[in-house]
Amino acid sequence: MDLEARAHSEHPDELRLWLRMLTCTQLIEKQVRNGLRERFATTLPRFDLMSQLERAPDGMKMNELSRRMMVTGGNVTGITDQLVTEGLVERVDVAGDRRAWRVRLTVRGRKAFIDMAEQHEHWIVEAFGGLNAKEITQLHRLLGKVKQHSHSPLAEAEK
Amino acid sequence: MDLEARAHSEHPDELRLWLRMLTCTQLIEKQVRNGLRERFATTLPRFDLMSQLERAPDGMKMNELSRRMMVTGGNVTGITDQLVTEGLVERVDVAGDRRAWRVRLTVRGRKAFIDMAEQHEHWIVEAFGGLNAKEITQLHRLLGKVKQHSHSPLAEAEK
DNA sequence: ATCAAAATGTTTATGCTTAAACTATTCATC
DNA sequence: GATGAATAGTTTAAGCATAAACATTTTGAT
Repeated sequence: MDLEARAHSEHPDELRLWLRMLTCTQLIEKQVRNGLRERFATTLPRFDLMSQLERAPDGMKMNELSRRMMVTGGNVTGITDQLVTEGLVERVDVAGDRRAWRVRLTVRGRKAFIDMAEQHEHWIVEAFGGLNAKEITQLHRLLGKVKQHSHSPLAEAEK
Repeated sequence: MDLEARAHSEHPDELRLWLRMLTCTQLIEKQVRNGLRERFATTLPRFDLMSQLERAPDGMKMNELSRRMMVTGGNVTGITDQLVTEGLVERVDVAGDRRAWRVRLTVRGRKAFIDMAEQHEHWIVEAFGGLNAKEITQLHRLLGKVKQHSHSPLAEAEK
């Protein structure tokens, strides 16, 4: 009994697909959230933000974090504030632009992230354990088409 | 620039797949949320709850709503409260169990839902417009395996 | 019949997320 | 160099979501 229960025979295949996709995403996400809470006493948004910073040793502007995380700027402000309080990230001045910050991992933050990322990777690999390598590639490819279509501007012309 | 930017070559294929899946889900979900807000001045959780009730003319217990919507009971209480205030659903006594309610759509609620559902279906069909019928079936099948694996209890044995 | 355990739903405290309004700074064009 | 528009980030108000604690009712074992 889950989201899919709401689809029935009269509905188009696309709707059935969407509900299944949502169900899968939520199932996996819940597992990850629980894991992060139980083992690391943290949350998914915090992990996501740190994850974005991992490969940016010089840090990243709030702006860019917002775009990459696909959330609003105000949201990034809040999560960053908390991580700063916890000493896991820091705000650094940007030379030549007094409006902007760069946010970057502290040494402690980087260490903490590496621990979490290893476990996170494990959870994700396990989540897709029902698929073989070929199926994973196939799924990746199909979702690539979905993503590409969703980004194309002509979708806006619809009514 | 989105969630996928965080994956790089050293990461396992599963992680790349997961980030792409999240990206797709979020893109589509955002479109639906915006549509519901702009055209119907409502939200996705409210729509989801009403959607669950559509095929249950006698209503559904909070309990069951919670399971099907994959959210906690407290959450269902809050959303139901709002929909009751708006006159779109109603709480009905359950004969023989004074703890429980049945929640069901009002006449007005059912009408409102039908309007929204038609538009919603359109958005979803459009979202998967980049795939042909065969690809939709394929994607549905692959996600079915993911879902099944996620539900299997042996996944818990992992460390 | 009694009483512990389970089930149903709500409340509370906390955190995430958004849209919109806001402040401060930079840019571009004149 | 002034000034209007754009950009960077924050704040605010509202809604969503959760886990945990709670109150009430039902169930089941004795």
